[in-house]
Amino acid sequence: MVDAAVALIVKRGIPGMTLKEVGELAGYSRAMAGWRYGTKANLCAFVVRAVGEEWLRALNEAVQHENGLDAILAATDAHYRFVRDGADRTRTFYTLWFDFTGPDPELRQVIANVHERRQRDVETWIAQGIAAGNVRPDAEIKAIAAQFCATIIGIVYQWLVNPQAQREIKALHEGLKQQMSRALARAD
Amino acid sequence: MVDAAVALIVKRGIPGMTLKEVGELAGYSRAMAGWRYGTKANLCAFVVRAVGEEWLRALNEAVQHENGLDAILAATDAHYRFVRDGADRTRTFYTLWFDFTGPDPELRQVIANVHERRQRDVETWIAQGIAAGNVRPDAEIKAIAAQFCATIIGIVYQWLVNPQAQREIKALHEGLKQQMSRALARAD
DNA sequence: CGAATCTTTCTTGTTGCGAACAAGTAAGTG
DNA sequence: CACTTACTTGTTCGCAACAAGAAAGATTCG
Repeated sequence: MVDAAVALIVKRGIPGMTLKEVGELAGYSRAMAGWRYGTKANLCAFVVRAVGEEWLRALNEAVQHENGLDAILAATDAHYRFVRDGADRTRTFYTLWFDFTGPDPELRQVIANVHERRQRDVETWIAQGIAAGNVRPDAEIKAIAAQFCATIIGIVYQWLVNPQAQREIKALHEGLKQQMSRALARAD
Repeated sequence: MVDAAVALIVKRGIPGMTLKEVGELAGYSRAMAGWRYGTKANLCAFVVRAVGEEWLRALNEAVQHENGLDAILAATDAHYRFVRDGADRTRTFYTLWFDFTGPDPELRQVIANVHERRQRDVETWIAQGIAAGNVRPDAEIKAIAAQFCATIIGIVYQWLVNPQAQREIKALHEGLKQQMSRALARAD
């Protein structure tokens, strides 16, 4: 069912993903998806959560026991791979992600949660790096973490608009790594 | 008509903006907006172009004869003011902006153009800064310009999701200025 | 100068489609 | 044999899109 939704969203966008077609593509009747998820928004939220879980697993895998700048660099690389390898699912994830900016407070909460969590992870890495002594001690933790998350979003946006430019997406991830290195490296 | 569309999109999001209500809110009949713009997508594109023009004027005003890092700092400040002062119009502009990531190639082109133009402007400023000697000569023009644009998008996204956090939006703009200073300042 | 036609601007009428819901049916389960 | 679970067909409502008209100028021609 999630696969059907992903396929349709990638192909025709969110308005082009009709509950009718999702049901039929999954081998059921026209009203199946509507019955199981209640509303279209619910189905969308479900898809976001499903792919979000995948991402969290991939992220944990990648970062493991790293901390400080190394953790951030590893996370950035993992994100690039997430975009490159799971193109359809990742694209759907972020397409919905951007769509949830609307006025529906429930959907907004879904992303607000993921977003908050992301940012806290980054803050933790930086703090650990300071404690371990491999990040400059006067780094402004919250500001730098927010900057990191904002740039990731911006990069993803570029990819959504222009999926062909894989080379550029790679370059943007590399640029972000450089930027974080500059911001966190010890002065000595 | 544009005002009516803006008001409805801010209040109820893009799906909540119906052609019927736009027409009626503007003092006409239910089918007026549909007749004048043909399709809903056309009306949206029109709104984006209208607000986009306003932004370009504000940007030119702000940057004037600056170049190099100063131009980028001035543009960042102008962008913050654009968000702060023209909240409704700016919010609608970016809401549509993010929505145009869908598969419709025509709408995609609208933003691709604005985006391209933005990035070229930034590249020009950096190149002028190098020529004038107030930017480090080995700066990677394209990479830094792309990074700048990506971060702006990311900041806007945060604002769309969480409009209350004006303080944070301000901080993100300041952080971006700092980041650009680090990337462009001469080593000496 | 004035009547007839043409054009622009907006209105009401209609169709098709999708979301959402209601009521049913056919499986399995205790 | 009741009872739940998983799914289907049937229906309603709202919106986008289009079609066909009406009203109010503007233009042309006797």
